[in-house]
Amino acid sequence: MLDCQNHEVCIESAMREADLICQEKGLRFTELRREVLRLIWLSHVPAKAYDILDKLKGKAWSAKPPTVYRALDFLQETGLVHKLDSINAYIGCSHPREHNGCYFLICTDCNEAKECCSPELTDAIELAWTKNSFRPKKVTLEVLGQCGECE
Amino acid sequence: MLDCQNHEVCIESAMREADLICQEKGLRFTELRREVLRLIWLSHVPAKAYDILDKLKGKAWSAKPPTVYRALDFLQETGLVHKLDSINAYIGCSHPREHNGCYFLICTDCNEAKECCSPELTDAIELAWTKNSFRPKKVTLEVLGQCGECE
DNA sequence: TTTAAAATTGTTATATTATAACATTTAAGT
DNA sequence: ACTTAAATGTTATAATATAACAATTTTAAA
Repeated sequence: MLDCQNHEVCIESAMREADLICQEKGLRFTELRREVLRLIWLSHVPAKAYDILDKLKGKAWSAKPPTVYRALDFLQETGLVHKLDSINAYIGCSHPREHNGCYFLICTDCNEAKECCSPELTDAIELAWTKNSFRPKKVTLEVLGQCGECE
Repeated sequence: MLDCQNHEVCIESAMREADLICQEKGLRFTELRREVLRLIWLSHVPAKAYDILDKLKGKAWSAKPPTVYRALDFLQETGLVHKLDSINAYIGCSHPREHNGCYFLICTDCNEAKECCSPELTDAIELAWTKNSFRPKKVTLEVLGQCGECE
């Protein structure tokens, strides 16, 4: 699915970006949170909470479910991670500074997911619900299907 | 949230439509499935699986989780019910014959949900992912926010 | 620089959502 | 009636997530 050429670079740049964002916002990017984010970025297949938990256990942490869910909460609030509700999994945000009108393509063959943006799309969506006099707080737009590489 | 004027009528028409659709498709709309659909239609607040379970228990059924989930599976396959992934709840489909490019507005105040259609929206969405050479199988589009009545 | 307050993490327990596997019953077609 | 397939019953458990309180660490105030 992915167009990321060198995944090591992909991870490192995401981590560096996260560092900067937390610094700017005065948030504490602790070792635990950092490690959870790194584990999520290890793959473009969205991570399951309990898989992250298992991986943490293999390391220094005394990991229990709340350990992971709290870190996930922090990362979501900070915009560094998104939850994909249609598959109960978590993915690193590819442009955390301006996540806006984005959606996710999730391949049911290779299981990879990709975050996409489309201003036209966003506009059409916005328009649709203002007609319904509805004040949006959070939009979930996820497409399950088959990606180009898997056909 | 809703523009349904008389909810009794709303329920009855949904049930009648479901009857017809199952008949046309040669599907067995059993008492259990019928009752689950009716319980879902009782409110425009999407129903939780275990609440349906509790309500079934108050009736003739020996209800256990699979009782409800199987009925929900049937109703979803038939297009009579949709699952809202962002809130893990189930809602009756308001136009089961041609559900297409629909999305859901979910009010976080009154908890009601409304199914909406917008061809422009659908088109914009379709376009967006064909650019990514992606073959969609299922689209999840849910908007959490505040409805007109709740402001 | 101690100290108080706040944030983070640890820990135990449990809630919520959903499915697997196999037995029994009911309905449909021969 | 008989056979098969579908639906339902039943037991057990998997998968996902949170509540509540304790201990620790960090921050910032005195």
